Amino acid sequence: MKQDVTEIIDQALAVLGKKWDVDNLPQAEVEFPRDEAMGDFATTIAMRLTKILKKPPQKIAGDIVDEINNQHPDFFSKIEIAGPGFINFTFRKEYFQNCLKTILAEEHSTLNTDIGKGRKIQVEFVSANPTGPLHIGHGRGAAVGNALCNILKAAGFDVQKEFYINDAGLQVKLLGQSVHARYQQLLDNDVPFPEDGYKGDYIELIAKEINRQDGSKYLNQPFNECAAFFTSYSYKMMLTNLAKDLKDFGVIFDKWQSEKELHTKGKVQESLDTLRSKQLIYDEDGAMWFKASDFEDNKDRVVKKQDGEFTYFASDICYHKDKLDRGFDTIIDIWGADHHGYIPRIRSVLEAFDLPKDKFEVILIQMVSLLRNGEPVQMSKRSGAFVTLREVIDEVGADLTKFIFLTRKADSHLDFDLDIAKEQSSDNPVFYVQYAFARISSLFRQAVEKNVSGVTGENIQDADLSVLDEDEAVSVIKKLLQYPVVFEGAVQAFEPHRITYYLQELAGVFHAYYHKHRVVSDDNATTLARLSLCKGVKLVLEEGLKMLGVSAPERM
RNA sequence: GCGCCUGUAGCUCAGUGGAUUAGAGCGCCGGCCUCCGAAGCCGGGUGUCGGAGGUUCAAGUCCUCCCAGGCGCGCCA
Repeated sequence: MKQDVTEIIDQALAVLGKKWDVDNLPQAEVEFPRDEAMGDFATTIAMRLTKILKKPPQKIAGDIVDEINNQHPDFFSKIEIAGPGFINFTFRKEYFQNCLKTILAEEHSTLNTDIGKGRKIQVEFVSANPTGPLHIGHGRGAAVGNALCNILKAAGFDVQKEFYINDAGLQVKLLGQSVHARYQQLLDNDVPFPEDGYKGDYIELIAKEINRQDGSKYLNQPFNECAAFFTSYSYKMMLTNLAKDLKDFGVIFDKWQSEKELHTKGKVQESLDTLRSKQLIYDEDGAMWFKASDFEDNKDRVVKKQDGEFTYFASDICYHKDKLDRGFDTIIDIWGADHHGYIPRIRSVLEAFDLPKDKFEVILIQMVSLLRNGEPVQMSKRSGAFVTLREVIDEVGADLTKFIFLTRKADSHLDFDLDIAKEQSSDNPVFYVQYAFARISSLFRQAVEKNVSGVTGENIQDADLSVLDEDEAVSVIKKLLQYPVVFEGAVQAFEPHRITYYLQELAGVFHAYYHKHRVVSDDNATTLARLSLCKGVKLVLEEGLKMLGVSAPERM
């Protein structure tokens, strides 16, 4: 639909451009008018041309309209010039009926635009430390990342979903030490618990599991003698649980990249050597530094500490270089907003390697404040007092949780009140959308049950769509035709939440149509036409929900 | 102190490269099931778009300053 208008305007401009003796006319932008009464599409091209042509916009608009009417008489039912120089287009009803026919014939293929053209794109998200269960903030990252990958894939990108495992460094060691202490305590060896150790119940569960498997094998062994075992056993068990939680949330990664592996394969050292050869690494105060301040960062950063250990940043230097070396056209990192200060650091790294930093994108996910009855729930992994993603899913459901996360843009704060989510659960936007889908499924079951001629399963034969000329029907078709436009915008802006809003609107116009017009009736021709409309709605609802990673139930 | 994000209806939030009269859901009030699913529909909105300047024919949208909230500013990750 959008394409049709754009092409027609461009054709008119091509002719007028010669008449006006101007080349390089700007591309005509089309948009949906705010008010449906103004028309189906509008363009501001006439106003944009006033500076170039030095003529009043209404005059230019008049020329454009005349040319369009000349080239395509009777294509539109109405073209109006309004306000300061808008051109408002209104299609004929037959146009919409034909568009619906196309959607039904081509199904999902007509909904997505090939924007990616096979380009490789990688999205790294969640990447939670394997030192504790996933919390609600990880859930938000998972929902957004997953939906983003879904739309990118649908838009023709070759997408890889990656989870970066922080299995090196102090935090996992601390995890191992915490488990070690609990293990000793379990066997009545009362060793002190590490000061900043992880205190959650899961620590004890891991300790018990080790005890179950190996008995008292490590009793009275100091941590530094069995650190490797406790650390590696603990984070691996955490990772297994993490992957399971994510899977139950509907998120499956293509690749799990180990930080530790970057070290053992010597890649970290290699990256630092390269930087040193460029004189971007220096030693000072017994530590090793990267000259980040030569680039976008405001100060230099330590890559190797005085104690000889690499920092997290050292592996991140290597990791981001490695990602681009793997041949991705774009790499997207999804981070918690509290890591935003890290962006200039990574951009500096890419610059230091002469890598194109515009291939690196960061999507920041703002904090989620978990509330219960309006009261904030404290979230601290180390104290062990937090609500896990698993608990939230069990309490309010995965579909609902994902949908809520996807109803606002990533970069805005979000209050997630468990009680409100549950209270509203019968009156919730996600059910509103799913209900429309289930309702249509029910209509088809109805039609089959009543042996409506021309309907088998959900296939409809030879429907004459000209009866779909009610205002509500036209509104529904128009809304269907907006999907590709919304989709394209969501892909280009990396904003899956736009789909969420769209689906609510689509469900809304459908419910309104349903109440006004009886679908399955004694009039066979009308039944077939209306079922066709429903089928179109169902296809788009299904597609949109799939993008969000939310289920589309046939019955509720 | 410096940096990033946010500030739109009572509440939670949309608002796509500036543009025709600023929207939705919830809540609240009133209607609608002898009829395909009432998890639904219909009707009811007087908003300093945080504030002040600026750019523009045109600003919720762009620029500057200020105010409020959140988050960063580690040889933690």
